[in-house]
Amino acid sequence: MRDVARAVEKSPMTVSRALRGDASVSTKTRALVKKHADEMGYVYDSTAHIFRTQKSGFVAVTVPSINNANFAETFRGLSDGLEGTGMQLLLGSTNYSVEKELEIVRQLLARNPEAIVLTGGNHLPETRVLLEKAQIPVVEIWDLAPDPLGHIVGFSNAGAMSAIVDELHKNGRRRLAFIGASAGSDMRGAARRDGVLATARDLGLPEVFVIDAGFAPVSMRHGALALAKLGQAITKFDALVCVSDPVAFGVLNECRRMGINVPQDIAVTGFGNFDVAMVSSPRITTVNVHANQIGKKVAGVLRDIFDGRTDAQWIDVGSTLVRGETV
Amino acid sequence: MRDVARAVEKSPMTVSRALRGDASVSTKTRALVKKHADEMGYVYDSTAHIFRTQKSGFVAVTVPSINNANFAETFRGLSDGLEGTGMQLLLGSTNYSVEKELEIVRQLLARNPEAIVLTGGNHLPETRVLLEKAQIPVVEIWDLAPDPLGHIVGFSNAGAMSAIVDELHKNGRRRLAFIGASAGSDMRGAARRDGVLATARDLGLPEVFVIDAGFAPVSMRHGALALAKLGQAITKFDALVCVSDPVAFGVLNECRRMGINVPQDIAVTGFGNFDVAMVSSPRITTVNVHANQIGKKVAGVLRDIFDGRTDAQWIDVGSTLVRGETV
DNA sequence: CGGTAACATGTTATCGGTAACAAAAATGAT
DNA sequence: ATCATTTTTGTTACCGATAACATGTTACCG
Repeated sequence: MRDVARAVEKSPMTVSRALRGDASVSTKTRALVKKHADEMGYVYDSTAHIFRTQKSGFVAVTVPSINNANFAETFRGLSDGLEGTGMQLLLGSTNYSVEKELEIVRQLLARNPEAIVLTGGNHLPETRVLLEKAQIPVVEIWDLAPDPLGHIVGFSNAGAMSAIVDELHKNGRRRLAFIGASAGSDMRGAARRDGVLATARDLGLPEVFVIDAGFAPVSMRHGALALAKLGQAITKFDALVCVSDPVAFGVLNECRRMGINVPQDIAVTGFGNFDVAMVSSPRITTVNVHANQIGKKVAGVLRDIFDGRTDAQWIDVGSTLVRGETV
Repeated sequence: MRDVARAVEKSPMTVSRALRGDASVSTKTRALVKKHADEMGYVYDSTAHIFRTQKSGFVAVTVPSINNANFAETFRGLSDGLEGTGMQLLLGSTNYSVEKELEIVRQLLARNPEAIVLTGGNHLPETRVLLEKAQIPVVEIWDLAPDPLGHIVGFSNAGAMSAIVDELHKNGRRRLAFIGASAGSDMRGAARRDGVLATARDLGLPEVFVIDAGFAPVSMRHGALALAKLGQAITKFDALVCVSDPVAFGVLNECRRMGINVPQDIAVTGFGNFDVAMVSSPRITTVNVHANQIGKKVAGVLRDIFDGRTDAQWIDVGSTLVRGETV
């Protein structure tokens, strides 16, 4: 900055003001400063800025897995929504484990973020203590946590599944199986399972059979394998409710391999409205949970907070049934 | 720190050393300092540390899109490989645009990363200047850039496509079409296209027809749409070479819709060995480019650099043909 | 044309650690 | 006891941006 100041024959203070867009700098000077700064390859040192102002400009974010189109979409929505605020996202991946989450949260907090966004509302007690101690706004997403640490932007996983089960019921399906991750490894998945079980019970359907597809993250492969393992027992069911679209897709393809027709012989449903649901043939009936919208809303909440509106927000973005050709 | 120093009647410097575990501090003093620091609720200011030492503990990473299983996989490999070094990854997404890349690189450099990893070797001149000025190690990945800025960990996109075209040729396919992103929007995709064209020429095949599936990132939907638009013209070809597995998957499903049998009527190939290639039915013939391996290798290069081995490394991780059922 | 308001720029001190160097205190060998 | 050596502690300057305050410059008024 000193060098740029020398080049334009002004003080470093003026350069600082010009680059920050302070109104008190003349248009001419600002243009000159910007031009020279550019030419000289000047790079703003935000560490110095953080140090001086004691504001890090970081928002920390945890996701269970970066390799997931929906979480990536939320991250993108958040990233886009925060553009222009000068905030930068610090991403940490928890691999669907609360222990790993604790570690990640500790690492993230060491960078003094100004807010933290957590995917999911299930945390270790130590994590909760850390977060409370940190004295920064906390936003929990992708869930409607019963005991929020701060703000909430999400949807009801159980409620979304209700819509699916309703749809199956309306189409005459009665013998349901749910395919998801092993108990304990994915809290949102568990909420979905519980939603299926409860709705089926409410509708007077027989007990839903639960199929374990392995530890989270469960993907296409897991769906296919779980079904293959089931073998001929599959004929006991007339609907396979899957914890996510990729799983449903794996299931769908395994059905094809086994010579089982979807939806004539059996219905298959997904969750999340991933690309694969729409492109697959037949298209998979699923639920859109507005992943991008969640990110956008979180950005809104954060902007409010940074503007001084710090009252706790609780936003339910809801979910929408997407009818495909598998029910 | 000053306050703690006053409390133990030592200089701030001694306190700093004591807390960092510097060996030159007597055991007695260290214990005293730690006790007082604890009691006084002293909190270490890592920003000041970064500011003074100019070491941020950050490694910056750019990817074209976070919503891409392969890049996510590389990111994970890198993340895992860097565990224990205390380094944290700062991620930026360029949306397949060199202009956006410039902006992102500027933002990332402002955080004083200790190294930067760029996906792809194509950059604006301004970006190159910035990177050179930054005086930090640069690693370019997912490509074998002809004029590297520093280190390289990648594979030959053209070479990988050669293997695909060879395989098609061996199976008697002669009339090829290539389906990829619009010119200029994806450099790695363009390299793949060129690889296809060149290899076809070398093998004496007729000119390869190039189908534009729209701007990057092209996905399942784009593949399906491109094919739908092509309509009956498709019968002119006996092989559809796709720029990626998701595109190939979209194409495959559109074929099914159109009543075209794969591979009897036409061959379809992908790129990247995504999950979808293996789970799809029929399985898609593709190329494994070892995305995770790239991340791991990059971590290795960075560890070497941080250990003082700064000589430029050039690592070709190669690629492996994966035979499916679509050729 | 003098005076004042509005605008543009400059000066100084500072955020909290720590590298580099300097010096004092303890230890040990002769 | 003396000096060399090692151990422990202290001093100074600085990383780069910016808040707060001070000063210079222009525009416009009666």
